[in-house]
Amino acid sequence: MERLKIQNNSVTLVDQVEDKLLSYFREKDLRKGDAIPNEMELTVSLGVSRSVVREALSRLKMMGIVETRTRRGMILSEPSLLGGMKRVVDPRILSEDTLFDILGFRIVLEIGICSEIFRKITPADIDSLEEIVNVGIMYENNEYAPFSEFAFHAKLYKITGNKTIAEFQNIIHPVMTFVKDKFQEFLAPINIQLKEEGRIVTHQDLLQYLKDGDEDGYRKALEEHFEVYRIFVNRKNEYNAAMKNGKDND
Amino acid sequence: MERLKIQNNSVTLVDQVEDKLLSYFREKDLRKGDAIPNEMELTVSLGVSRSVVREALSRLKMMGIVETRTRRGMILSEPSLLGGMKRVVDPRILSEDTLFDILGFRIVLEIGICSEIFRKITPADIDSLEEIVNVGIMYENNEYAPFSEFAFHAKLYKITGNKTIAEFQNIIHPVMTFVKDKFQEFLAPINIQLKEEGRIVTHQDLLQYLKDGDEDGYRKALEEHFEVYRIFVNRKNEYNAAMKNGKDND
DNA sequence: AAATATTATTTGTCTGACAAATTAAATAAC
DNA sequence: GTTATTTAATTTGTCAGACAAATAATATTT
Repeated sequence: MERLKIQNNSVTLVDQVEDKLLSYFREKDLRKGDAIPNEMELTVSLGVSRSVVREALSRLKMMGIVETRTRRGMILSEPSLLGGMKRVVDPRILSEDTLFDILGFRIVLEIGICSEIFRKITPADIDSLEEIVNVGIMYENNEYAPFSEFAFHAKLYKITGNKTIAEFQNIIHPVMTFVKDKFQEFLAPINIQLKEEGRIVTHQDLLQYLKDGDEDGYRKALEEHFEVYRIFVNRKNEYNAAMKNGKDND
Repeated sequence: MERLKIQNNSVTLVDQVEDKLLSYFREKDLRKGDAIPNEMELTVSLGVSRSVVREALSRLKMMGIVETRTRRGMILSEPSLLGGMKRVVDPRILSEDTLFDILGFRIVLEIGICSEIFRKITPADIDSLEEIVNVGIMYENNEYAPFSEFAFHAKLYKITGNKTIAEFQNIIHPVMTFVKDKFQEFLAPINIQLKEEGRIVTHQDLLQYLKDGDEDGYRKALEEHFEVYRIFVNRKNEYNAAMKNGKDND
């Protein structure tokens, strides 16, 4: 009874309850592991039906904010910062703009961790990287076997000791392979061009800078290592603009 | 009828349906704006009850993957990469470790965009930053009025032109203010110490490097600007370790 | 032919029910 | 009296059916 009719503008009861639950957790200063009221209690105290409460809870469960053990009730758990991203990062449902943003994000991140790497890298890390580089066959023109490509950069992120950054790298990795695959025709000529100009920076080159402890050299080399993507994004944007002008209505 | 009893290990029907829906969208190669079957059709074709379908859909709605207009049915929409993060980034429910990871993430990001900034910055951007710096009163010891602090760094992210990075900055901003607030007692003495050593880098200093086009100088200054947080995290970790040894059972 | 009224469809919400699991309590066995 | 077994109670997970509200599609009236 007393059905709320506030849902004028697509703000549903479920949305409201989701908010209210989060506010409630904050208000009560509940921490990880603390129990929260069961569904019936929430139903009563929020004045909505169980299905609405369940839908809202379902969302929070997906995000890893609440956890439920049958019969023992529900508890708060610590959500993974990036957990929600996992489901969304499907290159097929992301727009080209966002894909390129992610590409840029990744490059920025890897350049940003330079100083952190040089601060924390150990001889064991160097050995580990060396091994990865050795088993990694470079196919041709700046393209590595997918595994070694991933392993090399993943190792770099790991050296920082920042789990969130490492996890982020894991999540956006599918985007990288998707872009490489889908835009092969754009990337290949750029790599050839860079090769002709002698501007290809290999993993081996990067490793050498790490061995030498040459941070500035490493950073510059890394920028060059990613140059192919910078050129690609610029070229693709020009290409898209040209296509748009060509057939104006699409 | 024929209730699936596969939910042995806390994998509920809703979880399965959520997965199936995402697979279905991929399989059918549905894009942004495409219509998806209505609830009853999904109910029938998935062989589950409407409530299960609704809970799964509710999750996808929250993530911005599907959108619903009453009566017109549901359509696929492009999710924001970071949309899911917004709900999770409540400093109160994140562990200290994750908070520090985010702190590190932010620093890495801001250092990583250096070269991008110098590549794209315009005289208008300089003017804009100058204005922000001028209205920004530095309280004392490396601490700015919250607004100018945010505005200055937000502007830097904006210059990159990468919307995803800018959005990310927006989302983690609450974490920054929370950390500053909560760990005031740890941060204050560090800032005082840095000041005595003449190592405080102000926004004004950073701006000068931008004006001069001195990228390396800017990067080094920025690292110094964030030094307080590096020292803080190290010191806090030592403190926590000491506390843990002090009273072993907690 | 245009404006209005009706109908049908679809999401949002409510209510009530049962299953499964598991903890808590009660009973039986030693 | 203590331990093992059985029973009961609780809570989440799922199903089923109903109605409201909004709106697109259709039919009706002017």
